Amino acid sequence: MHKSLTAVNDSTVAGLGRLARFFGFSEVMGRLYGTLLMSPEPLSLDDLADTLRISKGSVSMNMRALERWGMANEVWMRGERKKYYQAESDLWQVIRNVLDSRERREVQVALQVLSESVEKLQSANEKLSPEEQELAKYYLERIDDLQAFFEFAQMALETVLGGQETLDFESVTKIEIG
Amino acid sequence: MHKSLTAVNDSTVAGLGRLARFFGFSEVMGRLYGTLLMSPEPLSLDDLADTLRISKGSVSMNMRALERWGMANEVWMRGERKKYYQAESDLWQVIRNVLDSRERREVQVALQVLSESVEKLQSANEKLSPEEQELAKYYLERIDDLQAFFEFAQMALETVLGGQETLDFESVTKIEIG
DNA sequence: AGGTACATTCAAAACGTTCTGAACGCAGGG
DNA sequence: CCCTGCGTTCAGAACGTTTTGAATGTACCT
Repeated sequence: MHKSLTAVNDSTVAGLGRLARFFGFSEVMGRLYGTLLMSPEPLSLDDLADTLRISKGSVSMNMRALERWGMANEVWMRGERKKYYQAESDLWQVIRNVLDSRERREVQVALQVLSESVEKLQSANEKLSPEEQELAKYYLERIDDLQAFFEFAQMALETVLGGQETLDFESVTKIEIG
Repeated sequence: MHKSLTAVNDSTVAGLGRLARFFGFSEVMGRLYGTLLMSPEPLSLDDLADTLRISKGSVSMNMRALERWGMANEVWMRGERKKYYQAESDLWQVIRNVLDSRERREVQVALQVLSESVEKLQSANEKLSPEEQELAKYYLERIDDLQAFFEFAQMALETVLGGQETLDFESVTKIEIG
């Protein structure tokens, strides 16, 4: 195969490994995803282990993780006993899967904890000494900032997630904050 | 100190530790930031090491990191030889620092690599066999998707970064994609 | 200059995460 | 009913990251 093709494949796979790390996944997951994405044909576990020079055990576990995240799908090849996988090539779908099942929860938990804190401070207020009341007031200000931040994050997430069913990268022309 | 105050402090510090991890920083950085944020008074390295039960060495290094990220500032206390720190409490400022000096670069590098890949494929095209040309075409499609994704990310970043000087969480009322 | 109080550095240790490879399980074929 | 080919599992190894604490650096005071 011509070296330009190999080079492009390699840098894309490496880049997706980076991206995976960045999003808190293992690098191997990203590389597996990249390898599948750059293959017109579905690949078997052995193909993947071979290409990336990693153990079959690792491929097996990481592929199941990719499947759970909706980043790869199993493909049944008739007459074959092997499992074949292909990458979910709709990147929007991938992003939505991740944002929806991970970031969303994270933000909701944070907001939950923060509002519990507010309640705790308010209901304790009468039992506090004057200095403690001052500190409580200070805490409430800080918590307010944090709440505003997480509410912003929540809104941004829900804009991406909740909106259009088939949101298309190409059609996105502006994001407006005001 | 009343237990409600302690509880709120602890869960906020823990939460900011989580958040830090999430953003790819060390958990200790997040906890240090949280501890400072929840303290009306600036704190010394010893105060911090004491409060979080970690070594002074770790506090020293992590605080310098926080400083570099613009998440904490040194405060000169007259008559004191110790270094005192306070958290940068403008969360927007913190977010902007991080997005600007880290995510931005990340996205730019990715776009750079992708467009180099496109060039490589285009200039190699005439030297490729018919099958290789087909693969190259396939690669270009995949790369196109990735480019669209990173361009979207770039745009989103620049909307947050480039816009208002003093963007205020409270005033953010809508993000529109269309 | 010596002493004190602090901050910083860094090698070694502790720790957590990821990978490997051998063992196992399972299904289909002969 | 055993054999073969494949996928899965998991204990231990390898690896990377973070923490510690002792050594070192630095500034101020007397």
